[in-house]
Amino acid sequence: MGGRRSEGIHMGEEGRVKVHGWVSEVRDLGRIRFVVIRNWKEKIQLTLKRGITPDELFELTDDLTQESVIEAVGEEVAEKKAKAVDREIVPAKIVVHSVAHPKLPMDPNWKVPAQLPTRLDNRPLDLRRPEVQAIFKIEASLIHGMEEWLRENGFLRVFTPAIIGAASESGAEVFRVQYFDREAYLRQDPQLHRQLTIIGGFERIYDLGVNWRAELSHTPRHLSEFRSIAVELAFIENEQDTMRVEEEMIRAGIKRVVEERSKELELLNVDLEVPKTPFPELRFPKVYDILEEMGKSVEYGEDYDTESERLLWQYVKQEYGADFFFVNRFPFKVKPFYVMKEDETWARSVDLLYKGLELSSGGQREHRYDVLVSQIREKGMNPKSLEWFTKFFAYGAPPHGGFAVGIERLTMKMLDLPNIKEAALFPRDPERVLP
RNA sequence: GCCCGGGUGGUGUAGCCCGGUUAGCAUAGGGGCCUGUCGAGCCCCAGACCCGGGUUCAAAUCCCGGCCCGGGCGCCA
Repeated sequence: MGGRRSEGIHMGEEGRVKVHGWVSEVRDLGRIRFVVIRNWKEKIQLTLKRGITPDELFELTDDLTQESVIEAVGEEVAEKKAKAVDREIVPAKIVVHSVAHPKLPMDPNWKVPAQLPTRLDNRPLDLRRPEVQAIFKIEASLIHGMEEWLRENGFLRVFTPAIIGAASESGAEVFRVQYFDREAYLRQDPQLHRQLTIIGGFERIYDLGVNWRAELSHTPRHLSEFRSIAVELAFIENEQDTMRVEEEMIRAGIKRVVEERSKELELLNVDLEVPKTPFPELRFPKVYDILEEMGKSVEYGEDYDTESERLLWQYVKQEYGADFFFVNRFPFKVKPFYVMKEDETWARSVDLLYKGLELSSGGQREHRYDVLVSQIREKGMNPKSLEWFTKFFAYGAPPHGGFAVGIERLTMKMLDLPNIKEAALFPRDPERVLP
């Protein structure tokens, strides 16, 4: 390990280029030596020739190991002979910043692929792989595109709290945290504070942030910590207004990915198309009939399961050629207290599914104080415990709605990744909190 | 949480059913040869059966328990 101190490199003569990176390979042929380095933009080959290159550069690179970090200054070869790299350079000076331990816990050059747990145990080395970096470059473009659309359409970015004093929201298990001398919780969703911000007079907002779920889920599509882009808007007619925002936001995100990440998509072998809007919408109770026709029986008035989600995708794929689709008018009994009812049984509650996986929940919220409190009672909850939230609805609340899209899930499905952990830099699951 | 499958050098695997040579291969590592390699090549070296118990003359292999990992379901986005 350790490194060699140096004064760094200063550009001297004209026509010289300065490069840096992690050593991907040293190929020593005796009187010629190739050092291939990689950084997050390109691969570069340094070519050292005995008799031409100063001997000190050979000495310096004698015990250069894979994944060591170097900088070099040299002459770029105009017509490079090296095939598998972007540039070829004849170095005049090399600085070794850090010599990597010769025995690596995994191979970032992927000659021998490692399994996911090994990769995650050694994530910083895994992240050096161009294929892995591509995922996060794409994810960044996706978020950029979605945020850009939201800003252009009058949405303001806000930050709602991550630590909350009362467990509530969805039915998901919460992480408890010691908050001075009492107990508090990590948010499962920025939902309730988004609504309170709307009541605070901010008519179009979004919160891009972290959510935590303490569920013991062992699946390729769950994380204990995940990020969402959560949107809320006021003065809507009905849930359709939230759906139009959601589909255009997603469309804009994917459009940006397609426009500026073609190289990364190619590297991942993904053929991505910008989805057409509006997305198809399926509604309860018709969903039961569709499932029935596909040989799946779900009891009337009940929620559907994971298999149903995949069957419904198959259905919309056939009928509309779509991968994104909404499911609307869920039974009120399977949704949280704050959703707006359409009638006694069904709610203006909308899920967005992508390739058979739930990406978001949303729809119109109940803004009428009396109705909200009666719905809390209907759910068998104590209105007192939610007073911190509901009382502000008594002082003027506009009709509003929104949704929260899981970012890792969207990335995972967009790139057909086999596991959601691939879409998180340092994923957290029930077993893993390190590194 | 329930069910199923798996744990062999640093990494990735073969062997396990049907118990018995020195546990095979690839890659990374160490040494050597080579002036255009590009998954460089060739020669040599070193390196492993998850833990505990049981069955047996003999266990990587069969049985039991534990730990860890993956998948399906549930929970959930």
